[in-house]
Amino acid sequence: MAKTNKNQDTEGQILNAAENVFQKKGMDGARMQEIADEAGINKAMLHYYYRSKQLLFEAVFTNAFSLLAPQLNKILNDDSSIEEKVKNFTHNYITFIVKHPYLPNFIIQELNRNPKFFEKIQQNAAFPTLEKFKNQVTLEVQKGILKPINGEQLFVNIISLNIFPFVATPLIKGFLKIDDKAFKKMMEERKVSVSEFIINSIKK
Amino acid sequence: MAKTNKNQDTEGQILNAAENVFQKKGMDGARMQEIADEAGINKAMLHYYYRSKQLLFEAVFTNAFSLLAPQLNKILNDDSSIEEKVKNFTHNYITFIVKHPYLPNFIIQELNRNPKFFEKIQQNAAFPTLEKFKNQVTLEVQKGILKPINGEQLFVNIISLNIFPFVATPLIKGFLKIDDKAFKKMMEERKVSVSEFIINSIKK
DNA sequence: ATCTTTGTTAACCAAATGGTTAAACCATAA
DNA sequence: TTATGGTTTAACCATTTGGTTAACAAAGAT
Repeated sequence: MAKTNKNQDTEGQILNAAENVFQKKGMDGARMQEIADEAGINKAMLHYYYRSKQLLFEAVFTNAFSLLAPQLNKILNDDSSIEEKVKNFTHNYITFIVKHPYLPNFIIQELNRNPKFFEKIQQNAAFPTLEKFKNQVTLEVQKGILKPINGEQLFVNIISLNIFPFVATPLIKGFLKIDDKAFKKMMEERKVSVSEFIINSIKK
Repeated sequence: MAKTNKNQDTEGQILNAAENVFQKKGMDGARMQEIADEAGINKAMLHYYYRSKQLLFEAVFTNAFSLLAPQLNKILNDDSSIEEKVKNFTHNYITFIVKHPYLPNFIIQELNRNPKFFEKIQQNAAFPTLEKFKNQVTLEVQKGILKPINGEQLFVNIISLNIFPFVATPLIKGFLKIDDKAFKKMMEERKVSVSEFIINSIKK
C-alpha cells in the first residue's frame, strides 16, 4: 500500500490543497489559512514545507503549466498533417480541460498579474515552440493543400477557439442562458464542431 | 469651462482611479490606498463617496460592462447579413479593445470570481440577447447562404476569436516570442484576417 | 457677519493575514 | 531505554488593510 512517509504525504496534501485554492481564487484571493484547512493541517506546516506563500504559489503554477504544455506540444511538434493536428488537438484539448476546468483561467490570470512568470516556465524543458508548426503551414500552403494563411494567426485562432470558452465560462453561460449541464454538452459538441470550423476555413 | 463642482470633480477622479487600479489588479489585488493615491486624494474620500470597497468596485464593474455591451449588441441586433455583421463586429471590436486593453480580462476575471455579478448586469437595459442572431443564422442556412452551422456555436466562435488574444496577451506574446509592437501589429491584421477566417468557414 | 451644509483631512481602530517560535510529538537508531 | 532527528501544533507577532471619526475648511444661505 505505497510508502506513506508522513513527509511525502503531507507535502503532497499541501500541494493538492494549494492547487484547489489558488486555482479558484488566484494568488491575491487565496488565504494561507484556507489552504491549511483544506489540507487538514496546521498553517505553520505550509511554511515548514514551502517557506512562503509566494514559493507555494510558484510550485502550484509551474505544476499547472507543465500539465498544459504537453497538450500544446502535440499540435506543434508531431509529424501529422495540419488537418490531423487540428482534429487531434481540438478533441484532446477539450477532453483534457473538461477534467481540469480551472487550469486555463488560472494560468492566464496569473500571467497577466505578473508577466515575468513566463520567463520562469520558459526554462521548462517541455516548453512549446512554434517554429515547426509555422514551417509546416507555409509548406502546405505552397503545396496547395491549404488556402493562404499566416501560421501565427492560425495558431492564435486554434487556441482561441479551444481555450476561450473555458476561460469565459460564466460569460458564455450568461449570454446563452444555459446551465452547467447544457454548457458541458456544448463543449462536448465542440470537440468536433471546432475542428470542422477550422478545417472548413483553411482547407482548399 | 464646464461646471467644476468640487463634488462632481472628485467623484469622477475617484471613479477614474478606481477603474485603473481595479482593472489592472482585480478586486482582490486592488488596495483602497492605491486608488486614493492615484486619484490624489485622501483615502477617507473613497468611503465618503462610495461607502465601501465593494460598492466602488461594483460601480467600476457595471461601468466597464456598459462599455462592452453596445459592441456586442451591434452583432446581435442590427439588420445586416451575417457576413456583414462578422466583418463589422470584428473590425469594430478589435479597434475598440485596442483602446481599452484591460477591459475584457477584467470582466471575465471578476465574473469568474463571482458569477452572481451576471445577474446584476443582466438588469441593464442594453443587455445583449441572442435570439435574433440565432434566428438569422438558421434562416441564412435554410436559404443556402451559409453552410449548416449552429448559431450558438458560431457566436461562441466569433467572440472567442475576437476576445481571446486580448485576454491571454502575455501567453500569446510568450509563445510567439513577439514584443508589444509586433503584438499590436498582429491585432491590427486580425481586424480583417479574423473575419476572413470566419467567413471562409461558414459561407457556401 | 454668522450659521449650516458639504467636502476634506489626519489620526485612529479592529480585524485579517503572512509568517515565526518554542514546545511537544513520535518514529527510529544506538 | 534513551538520545536524536524530523514533524506538528498552539500561541504569538508585526504589518497591512478596510473602514471610522472628529476636527477643520469652504462656500452658500440667512
